[in-house]
Amino acid sequence: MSDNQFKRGELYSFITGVASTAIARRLQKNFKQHGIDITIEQWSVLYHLWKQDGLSQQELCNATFKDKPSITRLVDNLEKLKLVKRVASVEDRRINMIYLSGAAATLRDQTMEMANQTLNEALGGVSTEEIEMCKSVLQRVYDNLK
Amino acid sequence: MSDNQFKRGELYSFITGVASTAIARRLQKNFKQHGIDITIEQWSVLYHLWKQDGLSQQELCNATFKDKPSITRLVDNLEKLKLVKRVASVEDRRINMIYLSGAAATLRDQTMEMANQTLNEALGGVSTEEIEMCKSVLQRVYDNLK
DNA sequence: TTGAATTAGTTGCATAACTAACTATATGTC
DNA sequence: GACATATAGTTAGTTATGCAACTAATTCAA
Repeated sequence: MSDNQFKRGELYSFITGVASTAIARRLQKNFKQHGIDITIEQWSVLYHLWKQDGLSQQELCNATFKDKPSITRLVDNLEKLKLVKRVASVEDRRINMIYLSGAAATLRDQTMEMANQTLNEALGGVSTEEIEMCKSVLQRVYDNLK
Repeated sequence: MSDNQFKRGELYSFITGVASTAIARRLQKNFKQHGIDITIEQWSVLYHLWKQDGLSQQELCNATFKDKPSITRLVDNLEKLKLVKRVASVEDRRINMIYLSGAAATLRDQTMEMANQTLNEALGGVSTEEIEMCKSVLQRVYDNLK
């Protein structure tokens, strides 16, 4: 086997999640330090509901790029925390519409602020053009494998 | 809260693991289709042992960016699969040196080939300069949070 | 209008992650 | 030499992921 294969392999370390894991860990830590007891995965669901309340679980799957069982269980846990509520759709009873609770509303500004701070820390020394280019590359990678 | 906060938030979807998850899933699928029953996490440990056999668990933590409990269990599972063996160090008995088995050696070329193919699919339409730039950005992000 | 196919969501099982608390060995200092 | 500290690794509990098999509701077509 050629050494070239190993050089290519190094890419995995960076394209495959090292930076993203670091961001997630930092944000999770910030939440905890401020006494906010939700996981970043739960937060990512809330994030999309803050943009638009009353999404179906399937719509949450699409928005978060997670699969159906993952959303089922995240919604389970968010319901236990009384942050969201499942409401069966009237038109199509297969569908659960997910609605935010009042408690979730109060989390919004506080956690958004932390998320922005974390992103600012993460992106220190990275220009807007670099960010855009990175996004474009990662989008192409995602599309290539979709 | 400003809309700007939500715009920044969009970055999470891409910097936070969507592309890397897609690559991991694809590689895992390729393994499975070729009857190779290891997970990509297990593979990532083997990958570093192929580069240098006989690393300690702590060295594997550093190489893979995983924490100690994660490596403990990955090595547990790799040992069950008879792909590696723990050997207590003679000089410092706290340390486990991890050695590849013969079975692991035969996996090397086959899985490396699949990893390269997967990367090629993932990186279709992405230039070498873009890859380098992306790596540099993700490295900076990682260093910012370290 | 009945029966097949599709869609939305759930459940079970295995693997993996993070945190915190733990054991065992080694080191360093008084 | 003995005790404090640091280091390597393990264990336990909770959360999350992927996959496959499942239920229930809806749609489509003969």
